[in-house]
Amino acid sequence: MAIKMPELPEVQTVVNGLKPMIIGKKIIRIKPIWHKVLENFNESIFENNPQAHEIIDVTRRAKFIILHFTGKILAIHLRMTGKLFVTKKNNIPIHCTVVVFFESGERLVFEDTRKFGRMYLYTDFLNIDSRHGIEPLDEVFTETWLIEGLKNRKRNIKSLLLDQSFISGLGNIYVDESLWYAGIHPFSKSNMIPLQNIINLREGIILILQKAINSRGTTIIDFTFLNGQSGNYSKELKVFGKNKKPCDKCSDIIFKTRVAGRGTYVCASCQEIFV
DNA sequence: CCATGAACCTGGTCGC
DNA sequence: TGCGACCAGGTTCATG
Repeated sequence: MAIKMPELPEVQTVVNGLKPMIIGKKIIRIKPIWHKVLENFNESIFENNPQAHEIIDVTRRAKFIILHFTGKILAIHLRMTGKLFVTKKNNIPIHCTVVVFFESGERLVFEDTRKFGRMYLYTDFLNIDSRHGIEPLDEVFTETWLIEGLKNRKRNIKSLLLDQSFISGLGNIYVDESLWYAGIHPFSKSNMIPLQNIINLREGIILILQKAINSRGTTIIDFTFLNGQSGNYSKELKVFGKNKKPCDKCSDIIFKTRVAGRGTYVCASCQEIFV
């Protein structure tokens, strides 16, 4: 039931799991436990108005989980350690930052050890949509789009791929995995990467994300979620977290370094530096 | 435009 | 066993 880890596949997994559980339910109250969790609204908006707060859809945009009402959306960002689960129990677990109460008696609990996660209320989906870049699993994420995008910037490639206003949904794990797939060293500059590597990068991003979604993400805690199934993609990782281990392709030793302020895993034999 | 580092938080791990 | 240093899959903001 509780899910951890928030890149695109994990957020999509949460959305897929949440959908059948909360669509059609009406919110009667939102109770913040951590005072900063509601970023841009007050819980009083949700008091005494369940008819206006029936959840009509649950979707994902970038790394946001979005609950749709008529004329309103509630956007949830898990950040580093956020987890969501639906329960009928009335205890408030440790590290819970907010509880959403449904008319049915069930609750949506937001657990978040580091307290970075937030909820946002908007009247318009465009508000979130316009601040984020292309969805990598959307058909408009074409070779041409990526070629142009990389050419038009002179940026460290890892930093660019992590930039949510460029491509939305990628995080530290899947960027490292995608760069390894495409044979691109994370030290590379976006405008210096050869055509074939860019084509491979796009292919890698799509394949890896799709496979990770099919595996229900890299990590999921708590087996009671999604009928007891758990995330499996950690078994498929090729470089991330593989410090001092042999590379799958060439058996050279993978090492850990730091790029764009993030821990970064590289096979120096398979991944070429383009600068 | 781009890179870097700090800030927001808590807990796990590693070395001594 | 204890303790400090460092790290963590995210994002934003200030600074050079």
